Amino acid sequence: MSIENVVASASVDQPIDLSQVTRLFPGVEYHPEQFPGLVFRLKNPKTATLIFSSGKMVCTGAKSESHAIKAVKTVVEKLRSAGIDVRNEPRIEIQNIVASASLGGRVKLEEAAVVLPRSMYEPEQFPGLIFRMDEPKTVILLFASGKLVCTGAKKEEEVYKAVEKLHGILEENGLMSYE
Amino acid sequence: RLRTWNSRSQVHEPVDRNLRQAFNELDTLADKLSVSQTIVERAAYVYRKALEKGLVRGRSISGLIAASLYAACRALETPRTLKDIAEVSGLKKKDIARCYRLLVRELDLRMPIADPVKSISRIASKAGLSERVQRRAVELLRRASEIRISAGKDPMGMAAAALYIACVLENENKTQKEIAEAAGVTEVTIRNRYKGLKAALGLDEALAVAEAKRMKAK
DNA sequence: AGATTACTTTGCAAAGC
DNA sequence: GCTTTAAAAAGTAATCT
Repeated sequence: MSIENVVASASVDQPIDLSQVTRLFPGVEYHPEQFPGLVFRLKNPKTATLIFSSGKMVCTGAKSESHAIKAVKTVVEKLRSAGIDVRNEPRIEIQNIVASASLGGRVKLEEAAVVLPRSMYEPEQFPGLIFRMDEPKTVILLFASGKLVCTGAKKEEEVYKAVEKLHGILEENGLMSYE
Repeated sequence: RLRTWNSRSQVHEPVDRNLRQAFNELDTLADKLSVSQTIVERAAYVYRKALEKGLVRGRSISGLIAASLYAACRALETPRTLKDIAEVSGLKKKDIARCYRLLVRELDLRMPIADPVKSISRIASKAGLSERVQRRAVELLRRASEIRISAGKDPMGMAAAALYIACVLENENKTQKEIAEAAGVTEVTIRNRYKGLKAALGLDEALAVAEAKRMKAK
């Protein structure tokens, strides 16, 4: 199983002059008519951080919680070394974790769609079955190959629990076939 | 068609105003799609439920009506695709699909899984295919569902490929392009499903012989 | 007929229309 | 509701060689 993307929100509780950031960093993207956030890309960790004039930020693309935190801190350091006084350390919160995994066998998708409550399977619209799990509160996109995408978790632990729980449900109902 | 429902509505309630506009749009779409009165009534029922649950607030009536009609077609297993409804409504397929998923989620609609077999006769009549070819295609699809090779694939793509294979096996000369157009999928999709069905159903020899015969005739 | 690129779905925050 | 960002799954589609 691997974590593919982590979304984190952050705030330095202090306004930031985005025009100044644009002047100091020629590589950033900022089109206020289109979107109020400035896009600040980092090579490592490879991420994209949206910076708003309120001092709030959104970091996406990290491969782990720690990488997301490291990325936000790096962005703040870069702003400081370029001459922008950012007094506070950023308050960082993980908002969403996207992971992919494989159950190791094929899934009987049509049968699973009948058995799993609150699931949607519409192959005309998307090849995966969409399963909304209550606890942990996550959404899993399940494919016939046994591979899946889990999203909506705020802790890495929730991803493991959700995937194990789904695997258990599928096993109990004879919806898996190995080899 | 829904005149009776409309006349039953009282002018003063805004809910009735909404319903009248909605049902007028529903009638227009239903006529263009040539669906039965039963479908229209089911769609109207779904839309009323959506209104009661407040799902119409802040959303376009047209999108929800189109989605209700699609839901009714799906519920009664009448083959109409999102693409069909997008064409007659002038709305984007993506928007109708989003409204449809909202309806299914919020109203807890239990939808039957889309069955490619139900689309066979509609595609066949558009492409002008024989009854024999249709029966062959249905049998191929039945075998395909038993071994679960249809999982995750577009039902229309499966149906179109099954019809194409049936044409080859029954020596009915129809091109992939003609069947692709009738089904609303691309030739590439038919080719991909063709490969999958051929391999999974062990049709290699039968198709090789039939294809050779086809080349000779041409 | 491939190969490539792009789009479908899911989750989430940010500020403003 | 929309706008932007990121990433995976597997399917379909458009375009180019």
